[in-house]
Amino acid sequence: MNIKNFKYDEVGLNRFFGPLEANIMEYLWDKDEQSIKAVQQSLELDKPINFNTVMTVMNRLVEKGFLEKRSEGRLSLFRPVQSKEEFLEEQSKKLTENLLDEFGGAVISHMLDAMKDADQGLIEKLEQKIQSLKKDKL
Amino acid sequence: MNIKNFKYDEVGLNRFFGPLEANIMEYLWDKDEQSIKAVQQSLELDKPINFNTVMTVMNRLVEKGFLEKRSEGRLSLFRPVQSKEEFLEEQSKKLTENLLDEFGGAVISHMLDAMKDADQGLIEKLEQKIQSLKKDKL
DNA sequence: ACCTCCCACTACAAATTGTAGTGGAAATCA
DNA sequence: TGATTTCCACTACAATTTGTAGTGGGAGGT
Repeated sequence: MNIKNFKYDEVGLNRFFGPLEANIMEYLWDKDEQSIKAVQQSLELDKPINFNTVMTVMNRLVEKGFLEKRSEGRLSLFRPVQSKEEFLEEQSKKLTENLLDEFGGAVISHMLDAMKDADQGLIEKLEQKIQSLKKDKL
Repeated sequence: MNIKNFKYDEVGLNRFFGPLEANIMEYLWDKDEQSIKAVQQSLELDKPINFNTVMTVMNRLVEKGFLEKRSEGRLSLFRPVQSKEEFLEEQSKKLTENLLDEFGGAVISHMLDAMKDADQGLIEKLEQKIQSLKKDKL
């Protein structure tokens, strides 16, 4: 259940997974528990994809701890161990901590630089967070 | 010259490079322009390492744009394209931007959480930075 | 002419991810 | 019941990345 890499040049789930893996996770996060067939058929709508290919990758996602597998008779059902929200929360937290550990203050500066052109709301939020932090400190 | 992955479970340069690559970059950042032989001999102090192995990896670092190669007669000299500081600055910036793009406000929260136990001064600094940002916005 | 040093070229191995064939066992159908 | 379809396990292969190293050629010294 441990992501190893954060990919600079991808977006969304593709930053954490391979493209097929990402599509599978996305689908299961949307639909919860599903059979291989259901996943394959859904992916098939986009482009042809072999049943066995989907099965292999889903089983690998089980091995890696991202999916849970359950047998219902001869049918195998798969579902995500975490919700998408939990997953993204965990990853963003780990990455933030990693970044702060590794680069400390530089990250803060970069963050503020990036925010300057961006979201006013974010700055407000940040300010409030800081206020509550300061209260906690007292 | 583009790093692809940021590795969660490594530290320092090993987050961006393979272990041998990282050792080579580290050495060249310390010693600037050097021959393969020099690099190999230095790495050899730690553990046996084949000359050709070092050469191959150094040439790959050139292909990837992290090193520059220069010929002096029959000798090849290698040196980093960026300073270590420039490199780390660029990476931490890219990562921070990526993170903010991808996760927005969640990153801020995580960052403040992580900082809570840490530096009070940092929080002050952050607050001031925010104040000046807010003024700029008006 | 020989030997040594340096490099180019080539190849292989492990890991990761996508791909898909073969075959077996279970369910369905004729 | 026998044939066919469905689903899965097992296996294998390809490309990529990174580390590893052999072979051989050319340049320079002795």
